[in-house]
Amino acid sequence: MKRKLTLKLIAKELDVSISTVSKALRDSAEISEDTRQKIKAFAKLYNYKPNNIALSLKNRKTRTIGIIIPQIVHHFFTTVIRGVEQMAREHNYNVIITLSNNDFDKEVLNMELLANGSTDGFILSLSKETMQRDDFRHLTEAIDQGMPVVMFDRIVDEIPCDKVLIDDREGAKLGVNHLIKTGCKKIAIITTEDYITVGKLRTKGYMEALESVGITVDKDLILKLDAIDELNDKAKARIKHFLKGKDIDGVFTINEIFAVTAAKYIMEADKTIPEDVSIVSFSDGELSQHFVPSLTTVSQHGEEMGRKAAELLINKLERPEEEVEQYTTAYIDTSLIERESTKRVK
Amino acid sequence: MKRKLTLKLIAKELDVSISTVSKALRDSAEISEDTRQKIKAFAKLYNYKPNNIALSLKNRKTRTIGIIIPQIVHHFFTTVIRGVEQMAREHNYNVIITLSNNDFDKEVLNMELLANGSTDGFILSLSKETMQRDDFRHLTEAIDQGMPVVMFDRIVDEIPCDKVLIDDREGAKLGVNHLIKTGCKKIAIITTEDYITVGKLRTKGYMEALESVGITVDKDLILKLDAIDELNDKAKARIKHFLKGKDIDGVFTINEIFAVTAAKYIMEADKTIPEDVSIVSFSDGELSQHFVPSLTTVSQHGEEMGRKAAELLINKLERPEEEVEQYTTAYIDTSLIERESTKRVK
DNA sequence: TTGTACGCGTTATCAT
DNA sequence: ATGATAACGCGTACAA
Repeated sequence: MKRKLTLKLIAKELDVSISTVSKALRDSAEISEDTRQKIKAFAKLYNYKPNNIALSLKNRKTRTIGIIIPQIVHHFFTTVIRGVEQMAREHNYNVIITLSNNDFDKEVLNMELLANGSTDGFILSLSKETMQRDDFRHLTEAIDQGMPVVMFDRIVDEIPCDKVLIDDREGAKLGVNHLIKTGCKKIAIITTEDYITVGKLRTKGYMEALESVGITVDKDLILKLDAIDELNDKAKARIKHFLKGKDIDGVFTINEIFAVTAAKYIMEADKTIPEDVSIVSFSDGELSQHFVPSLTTVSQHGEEMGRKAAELLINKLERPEEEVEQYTTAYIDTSLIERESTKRVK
Repeated sequence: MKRKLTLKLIAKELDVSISTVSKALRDSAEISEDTRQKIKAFAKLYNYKPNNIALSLKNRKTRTIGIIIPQIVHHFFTTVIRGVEQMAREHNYNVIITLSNNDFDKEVLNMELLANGSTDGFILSLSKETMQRDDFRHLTEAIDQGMPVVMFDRIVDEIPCDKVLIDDREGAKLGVNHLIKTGCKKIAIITTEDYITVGKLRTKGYMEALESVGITVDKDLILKLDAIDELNDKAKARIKHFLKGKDIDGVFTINEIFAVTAAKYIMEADKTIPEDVSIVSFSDGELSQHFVPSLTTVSQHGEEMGRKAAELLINKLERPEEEVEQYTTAYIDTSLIERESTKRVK
């Protein structure tokens, strides 16, 4: 492997001092037009690029934002990343991403990687396992060390940091209200166990929406799965069993995977969507768009979340050190995207 | 923002020298049991972690692998990442990801970010725009500077570096042969323009499979789109138009999106899958799995590709400097995953 | 106009 | 057993 070009090498080659080279390349007026041209030509020819590592060490800044997310397949996370990258670029920051694969140890490892010099701060959504274990030491440690952290989507209230959320309860209401408005009377929900915050809040929204129009919540119409992002066979079986022979005309699910799986079993039972059963899903993504029939969703506006998260982080990074700590929680609106799965008014 | 704990700070606090602290923390026998304990206790209490940036600068190694990919939504890329991460972890490397969003400028930017110190080498799949522009200076520059590079999936032959590929031609044959075997006689293909290597090769495999059983290739059954990863309205319209009233009994597509879109229009035309038309798609992902009917796919074994790519890269990184340059191209097998869209033998 | 010295955080080598 | 020093690559205040 060849060695990368450094100021030192250029200096030796052109028989000047290192600082002369440095100044010349930064167009310092101190250096004579002559040598400056000479040095710049040489640097260009051999494609000199300053070493970021050295710069980071010197400046004690990396101008890099880290993102830690559980799973990247999700269209939602992709849009969040895009939002972060937009805002980062506007402020001259770089972005790097690591995945936790919903694995606690991996999340801790990644945080340490990013916290020990590679980034100035990070934006993260907790892994499923982390929320399950209720162990947030890696987070508090990072924060104690002065790493600015912004949490989004899957957050935990107790951690003192900026947060970007959607109003899950309102979003769920939006979705369930739409089912009600299109004539559904017996609406089931497929959600997660309560330790997943988003599941808990969306379940709450579902119940409130029903109650607000005088429908009493029927526990038999609530399925709480111990899964998110991915469905194992057991979870699939539970969905199938849950739907079997149930007298329902609407299903609300807290994510796409639950929705398409439910849709599949509903169609297998020779019911049609939306004529017999309407479906609304939280989280807008590729599955919902391309499914036949396409699914009505509550969209989370990931790009905006990403932009907001990056904005909060950059604010923290660039404010003067002495300023008092204070944390903000920003809410991003949800909106309903109507598609075929709710087209029929019953 | 608080300052991170450094050796210097510990040294000052405990009134010893920096090097004593460093040695104590690394369990050097030189340091007396007494002071060693004292220092370690202090470090642990205040959660000292060495600064990676400083280590990288000193060692001129980051032990970090960079991944640059066009789009992360793809299930395929996620599996590749997983493979890379597995292998990296086994060899004590970290992994950092950046996205090009199929944008040339972004790809260049990301390469520069990763090439200037943050990583020891990288693994990349080219963006659509890069292949279109046929401009690979950013790649050759990085390689010239001694950055080991491994390309996978969307590669370009001329660049001197390790490559990991699937045999696209063979994969396409696998898929098309399966259609033939299940009785299809009039098989269409939806593919990309030839500047996308994978599209070109898969088209070739399609043609060879047909010819090998004596079916003459009908140009009217070939649709070449100027899109990949994402479908704009124009591309959708072209698919719709292409399928309209065509007398076909099988469709092969080079990715999932094309497949589900085609499936949708086929069903809209009141044909059933697989009874009237069978479908096989390249690239196994969530869409194929969850679509109704689920789609038979040619799976790319992304995880294995990722593992192989990481292995090649790490080999390069750890071999002695003097060794002669030589590049390998590894091929990863494809395999057929049968699902409902080809269940019926015609 | 150019060069020297220092510091960012770390470790390895060489004193003491 | 402990400490001083140099080096990784860079930029800048200061000296010449």
